[in-house]
Amino acid sequence: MGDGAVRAGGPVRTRFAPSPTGEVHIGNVVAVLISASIARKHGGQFFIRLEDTDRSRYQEGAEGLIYNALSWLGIEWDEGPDKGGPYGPYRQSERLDRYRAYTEQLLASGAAYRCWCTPERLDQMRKEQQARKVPPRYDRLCLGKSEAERRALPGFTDRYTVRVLMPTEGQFTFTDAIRGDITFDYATQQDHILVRSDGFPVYHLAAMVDDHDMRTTHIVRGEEWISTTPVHYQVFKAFGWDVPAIAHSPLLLNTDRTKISKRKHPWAKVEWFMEQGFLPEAVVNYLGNLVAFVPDPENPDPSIARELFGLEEIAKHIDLANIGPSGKIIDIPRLEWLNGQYIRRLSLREFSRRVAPFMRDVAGLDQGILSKALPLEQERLKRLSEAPEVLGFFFRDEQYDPKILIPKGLDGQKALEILQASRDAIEDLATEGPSWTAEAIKDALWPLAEALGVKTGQLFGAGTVRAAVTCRLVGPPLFETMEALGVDTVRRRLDAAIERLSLVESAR
RNA sequence: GCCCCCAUCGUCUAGAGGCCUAGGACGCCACCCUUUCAAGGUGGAGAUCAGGGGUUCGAAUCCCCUUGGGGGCACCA
Repeated sequence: MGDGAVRAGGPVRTRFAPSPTGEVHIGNVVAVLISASIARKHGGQFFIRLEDTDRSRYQEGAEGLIYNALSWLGIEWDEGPDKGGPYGPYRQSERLDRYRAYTEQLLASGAAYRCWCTPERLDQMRKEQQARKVPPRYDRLCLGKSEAERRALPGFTDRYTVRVLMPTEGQFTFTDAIRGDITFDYATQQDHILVRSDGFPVYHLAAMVDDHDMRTTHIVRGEEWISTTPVHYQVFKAFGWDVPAIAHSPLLLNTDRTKISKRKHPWAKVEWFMEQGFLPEAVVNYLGNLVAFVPDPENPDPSIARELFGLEEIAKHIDLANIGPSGKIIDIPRLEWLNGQYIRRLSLREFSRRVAPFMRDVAGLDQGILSKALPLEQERLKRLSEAPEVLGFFFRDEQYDPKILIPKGLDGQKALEILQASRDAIEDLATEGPSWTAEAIKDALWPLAEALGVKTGQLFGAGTVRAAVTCRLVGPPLFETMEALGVDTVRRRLDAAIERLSLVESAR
């Protein structure tokens, strides 16, 4: 219910029809999520079709990026160029003969006509219309003329295009499955080009023909398509076909409410989210929040939302009529929060597997240390990409200002005293034998607080031992960290700290 | 300029005429827990439902206008 008019009989069929021009825009993922979820909700099919009729924009490898993005997100497709299906081929470049036949049909019925105008003439016409502040539209110079008749007039080329004949009067209304009725005056519409002069169809023809042939029941696409919907309906009408339900999904916006563009904004690409160490679960959950409301099953109050959910819940609760049509500002802090939630829920094994790609270039990486360090950092990460920076000190000594060795409320001399006492305790522990465990380290260091008359916070918090051992002020729990680092590194770093701090102190 | 879409806390969202002195989440603030940082727990600030008119006994919810934001105006999708 609420998902628009579904054609009688036949399964619900939705699709993702991207143009293979590069990376996948995150805004497309919203439409994909809606499409795939609607199909799943109704037990139908979701398929991929490549809109590759513009050879000049085609990019090698883009097809793989599309499959990769969907796979990463965990969205499965039933049919596509890669796996075939009953309505293939699923690449428009392989369907050219069909478009040709359909074009002939349109030409024969008079629903479309040839246009021999040069691009220059069209360009000039547009400029004049803009200057006169009237809606730019084709003046129909070629309508009803034979090639010979048209040739006699200026701005002629024999490489013709094909235009759809639009009504010129009255209004056009269609029901958007998300937004409701949308109305246009035909007077503001123009005869769009359906077939380019190189014989290739444009989206307006190819996509509609394919959606009919492939039995698409719901066309879900971005808001930027609203204004060309009258053309698309006209194409369906010209063939006498039923029109699928059409839904225009909300746009994703930057913080300043402008449209996210692949050129200017790195986060426009799905690939950016991968590189930044966002889990696909978090991305799906975040975007899912924009297209479906999932109530908390634990809570009797239906207005309380469930925060963590996946594809299954989205499919269960999605309803086109209830999708908010307004543009959505992308809220990275919320995504990060979700990401943290999912990172913490990963098994250690899975967590290790997922951070591994981010750790590749870490200098001095040691698998033994890493396996001990990872569990300490898992609950602290918002993005997997933070791992190399946050774990860096485990694998190499880092430069730091000796001032960080002095904790709040104490002076350099006291800090030196603490470090020396800790160093001695560590030495004792090391000579005792094979007891280098967090527990043993704690037992050895803990009594020092009382003995030295300082708080445990001053001893193990920001400063002294922590700073010496990790070269930083913040990090995971100290004793576990020391265990992971190993006794040699701890000794070496304590020695270095003592030496440096003494130098500073004696210089005063 | 023309056409179209949109409008509830900073952000996402619940709300389909009375249950709303508007609920939740992120973020923010405070406190608790605590060896730092997180995580977790508790509490708080934060929205005269963009503004103005209607309709109605009653409007965040319906209608109109204004304002603001966005999208489109290609032989790209």
